[in-house]
Amino acid sequence: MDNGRRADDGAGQTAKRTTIYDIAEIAGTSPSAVSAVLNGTWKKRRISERLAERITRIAEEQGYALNLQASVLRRERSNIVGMIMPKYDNRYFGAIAEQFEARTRRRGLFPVITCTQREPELELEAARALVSYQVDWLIATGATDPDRISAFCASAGVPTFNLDLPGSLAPSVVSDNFAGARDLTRLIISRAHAEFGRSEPLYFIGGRSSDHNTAERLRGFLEAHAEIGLDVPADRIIIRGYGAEKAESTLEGMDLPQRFGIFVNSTITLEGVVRWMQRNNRGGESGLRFGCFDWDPFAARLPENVGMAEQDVSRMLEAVFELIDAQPAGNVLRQIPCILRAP
Amino acid sequence: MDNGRRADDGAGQTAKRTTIYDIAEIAGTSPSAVSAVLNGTWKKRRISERLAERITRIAEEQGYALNLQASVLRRERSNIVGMIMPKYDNRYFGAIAEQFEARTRRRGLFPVITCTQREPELELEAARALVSYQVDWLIATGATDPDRISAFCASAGVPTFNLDLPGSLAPSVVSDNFAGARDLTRLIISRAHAEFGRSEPLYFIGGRSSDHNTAERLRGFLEAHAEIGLDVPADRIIIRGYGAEKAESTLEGMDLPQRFGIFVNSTITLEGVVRWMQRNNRGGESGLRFGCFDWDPFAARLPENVGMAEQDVSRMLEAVFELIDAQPAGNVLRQIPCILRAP
DNA sequence: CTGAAAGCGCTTACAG
DNA sequence: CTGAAAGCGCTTACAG
Repeated sequence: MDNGRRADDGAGQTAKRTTIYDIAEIAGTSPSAVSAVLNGTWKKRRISERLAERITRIAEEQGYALNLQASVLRRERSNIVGMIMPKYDNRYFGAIAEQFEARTRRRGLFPVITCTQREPELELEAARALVSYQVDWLIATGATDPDRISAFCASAGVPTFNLDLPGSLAPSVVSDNFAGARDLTRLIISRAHAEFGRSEPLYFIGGRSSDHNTAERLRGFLEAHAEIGLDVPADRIIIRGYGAEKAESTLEGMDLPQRFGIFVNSTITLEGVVRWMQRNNRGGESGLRFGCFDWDPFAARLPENVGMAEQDVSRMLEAVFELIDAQPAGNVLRQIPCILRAP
Repeated sequence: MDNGRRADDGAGQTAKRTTIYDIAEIAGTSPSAVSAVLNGTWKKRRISERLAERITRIAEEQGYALNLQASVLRRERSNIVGMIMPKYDNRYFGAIAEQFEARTRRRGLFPVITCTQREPELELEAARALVSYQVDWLIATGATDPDRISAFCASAGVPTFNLDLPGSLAPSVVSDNFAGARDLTRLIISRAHAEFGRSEPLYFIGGRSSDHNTAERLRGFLEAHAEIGLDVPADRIIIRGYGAEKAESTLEGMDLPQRFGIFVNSTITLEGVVRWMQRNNRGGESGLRFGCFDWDPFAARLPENVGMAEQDVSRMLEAVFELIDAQPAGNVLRQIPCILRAP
């Protein structure tokens, strides 16, 4: 026999964690009764109020904490909702993480989030880890290869949902990227016109050509130009990833007019644009004007900013949980309108 | 007998998850052998390379995923590192979350983060949940009541570490808030002097009077004033929480000079300051100048910004993991210098 | 109103 | 080189 879980309690002693057996012994009852009282099924078992109270009190005194590993192992369901996301440190994904946690808790479920740096290999590894945690559902947010995740999870019996980027093997919730980008483009064009005195095609920077959102946003961007009879030269469309460094170095190598309007595809890309602008002194009164897909409270106040398309995180998450409840067959796609924010 | 874990695989069939027993049966060997091969202890057990390969192949074919709940239940250690944090959606905490995950993974451990909205009750509930997950260590980041968390975890034999805000019952890693604030204050004073043509005491806004970081930063703020013989009137020190709304409404109710310098204690508070500034048209050439404790790439580019004190997240996390390795007795306090960023 | 017992899926000391 | 067996801490159908 081995020792079971032991740990140093910081004072040098060895502490064994309290179990329902310990409590049962102290209370002079059975582990079954303790379990039922502690997990709230005791009314169904018609355990006396007196005993229930005594058990609860002892559990508190002993600093009892349920062993979830044991509990989940035994039960049919874990009540854990897993989420995979690319990054934490921008406002869009940060808000998703925070609201996902709050919403999950409100339903009495447990959130577990894991962040995968937009790397497909890490994504699958993370999915595997979450399946090992026995998550009951998995939400893949902004996944590079959502279908691979869905396929893997399906084979383990775990239903998946896509958020931010859609997939073809599971229900998806995404922003209405087309309309959001079209409206934002219209705004940038009109503001640039007002300031520069003429309507020129905008630049488009950021995103991945393989990714659905970038394609849709580009479509909206082109639509807004077509509406007013503007053609966009191919060299004004710069789609080489979301990263800030890439955006900065690309702009650095280009021959750009003194004044121009630019559609920036994500605040991550915007960081690079702003650095370039600052370094080359291309901002201010007589410099460029930008609009950005995604909202950030400080970027919104930059003098060169003419508008931002905020994704409606709250409604997006609401839609995801509706899908979890509805368990729709096949690959439903729900599109949520963006909120256009002009200064 | 009950059914064991079953789940709908999305196609309407019922799927039972593959276990080591299934694999053992297919491979014509024992569950022990499968377990040993799959968790890498098989060389020690001198299992034949041939069998190991066969088992690995079958596991892959069957889409086997380890049941971590069962594994952790049986083992002495979970290898899970838990982290509690107040919020995700600002750059400082976002960076902590992201780097914590990456570092934890690099060590072959599993990160679990949970976000508690700076509410003491949620913090303890979260600690309880993480203990239930059988975390081997718990890091309390920016906790309102770190000692309560440490005491609770100690009784369950889980060692804790404090990050960002210190506690008295566990080792702590915090920024050198005093020096960071003093240097930032010096910078704001000198920039305000250069622009306004005179040296006036700055305003200080944001934070909690009960919190160690706010106290230290205020001390640095006052020190920088004292150095040059400036007294700060009490009504220039506004410490009523970190929240943006509160900051905005407080400024709204004050009688403020046209031009002034302000020390903003966190980017969260800065959001409120910037909103107030914009709404009342108090920014720009002839308006206020601010410096902010905490860094944000867009806030750094606002024209009214004169500098930011960036907390060195990377070194802070490095220090936390050093403490985890060293297991120091008592309540060590490690202070990490900030990085002063001037535009 | 309550308890004994089986079993969730692993790991590992032990015996060959 | 390999397997049988015990046990981690729970939950729950079953039997009183």
